Amino acid sequence: MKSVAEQMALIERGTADLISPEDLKTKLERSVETGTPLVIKAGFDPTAPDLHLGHTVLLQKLRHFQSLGHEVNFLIGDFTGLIGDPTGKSDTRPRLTREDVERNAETYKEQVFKILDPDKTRVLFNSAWLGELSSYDMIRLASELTVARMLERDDFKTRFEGGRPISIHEFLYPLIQGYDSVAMQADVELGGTDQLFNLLVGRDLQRSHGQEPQVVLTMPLLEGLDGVNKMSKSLGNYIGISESPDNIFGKVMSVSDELMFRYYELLSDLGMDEITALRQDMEAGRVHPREVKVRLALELTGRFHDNEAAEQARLNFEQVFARHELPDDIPEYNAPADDEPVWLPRLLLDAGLVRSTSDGRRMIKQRAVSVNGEKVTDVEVKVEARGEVLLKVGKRRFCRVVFGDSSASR
RNA sequence: GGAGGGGUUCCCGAGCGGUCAAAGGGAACAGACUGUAAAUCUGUCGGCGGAGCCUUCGGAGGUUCGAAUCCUCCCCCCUCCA
Repeated sequence: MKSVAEQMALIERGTADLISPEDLKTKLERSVETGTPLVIKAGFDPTAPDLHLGHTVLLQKLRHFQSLGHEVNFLIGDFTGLIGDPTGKSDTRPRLTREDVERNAETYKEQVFKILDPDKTRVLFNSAWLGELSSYDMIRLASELTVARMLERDDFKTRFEGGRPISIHEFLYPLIQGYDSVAMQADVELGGTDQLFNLLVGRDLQRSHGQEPQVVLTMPLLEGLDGVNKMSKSLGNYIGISESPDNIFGKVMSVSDELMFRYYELLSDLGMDEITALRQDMEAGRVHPREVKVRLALELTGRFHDNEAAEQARLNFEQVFARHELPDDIPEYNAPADDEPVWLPRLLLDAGLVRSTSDGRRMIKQRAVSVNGEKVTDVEVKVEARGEVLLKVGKRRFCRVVFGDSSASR
């Protein structure tokens, strides 16, 4: 087992809040002395099984704990999912059925174990103890926290002050989540920064139940590919962990240099000292930034696939973008052969490379279109509707149009 | 319940009877330069086989030769008073 100081350093890396470092130190010291691992808790909503890199920031931190020999508990909030966490949104989330929850849990495991060590991870469901609570228990639990305390939570406060509704049951959510910590006797709970309040409630409740309060650790929200907004699916600035190696690799490569180091810090397995060294080498001109980025892209692609796939993705990437050659797998589009040549903008539209013929026309005017490797500048160009034609729009949109038997596709 | 303000093309935001497919900014896309980085410069940014036509300015009607702009009703948001 590593020393307390070493453990602290790894745990603190990249965190947004850590409450409190002293408590953590105390717990770690005892853990080292007695050889007992700490109980680490992280709760997950059973609704969103499609993970992207942003979600993995937290998982990565859990993995740190695993590497230090602590006990990671992956808590699926199946009971709380029935209530719907009010966080951020003013609408309550849709309720899930038992079957939904179970199906989502499976998908979760599948994705999560790309990062966490399945042998060292306990998967729990909070319905196990919450389902046992009586009304009496609930009310007693509710007496442990005041309304004033609840209203400290940011979104409750703004809603309250803005005169917008807050349902009573929404107050129960932090309470119940906090009770999970009591039931699990958690030593540390992790969450996103938006979870800070809920996690702190856990401390309050543990205290009033005579337990030592858990250490609260929040991880920042990862910036998306644009480097500005948080990574989210709805903004389209994300890297999904189930995406193809080429996509993951390519998306990482498109990230800005500044953001690259942010990703290194929050996502890479490299030690902070190595990362700092990389940065210094880069700034001193000893290493090309591109190489530093390739290294990150390889690591992340390898994590969600494997090293060979990552290496192949790198080769593909260099082929297409560095040497401007054609990728190996170009999407094909089957079109009916015809004696009449096809108007190019129409063909681009049919092949799905542009949004409309007007768009296609624009692309041609902007010298973005090539047919069989030759730039086209004339909007009126027509293409023989026979054999195969290779279309390219911009740097990355390719399509091989295969003109086939007209009876086949009509 | 009373009094005001507002809803414009992906977003913000001008326009307040014709010259408006609608200023400006952002995003996005393309081109140049590169390292699919940043910054910068240039261009595009409703649809239709270009001139012309068609569909857009919360919704439905109406006035007018002509409406994003005026009128009526409706829906939704915000601010203040009670």
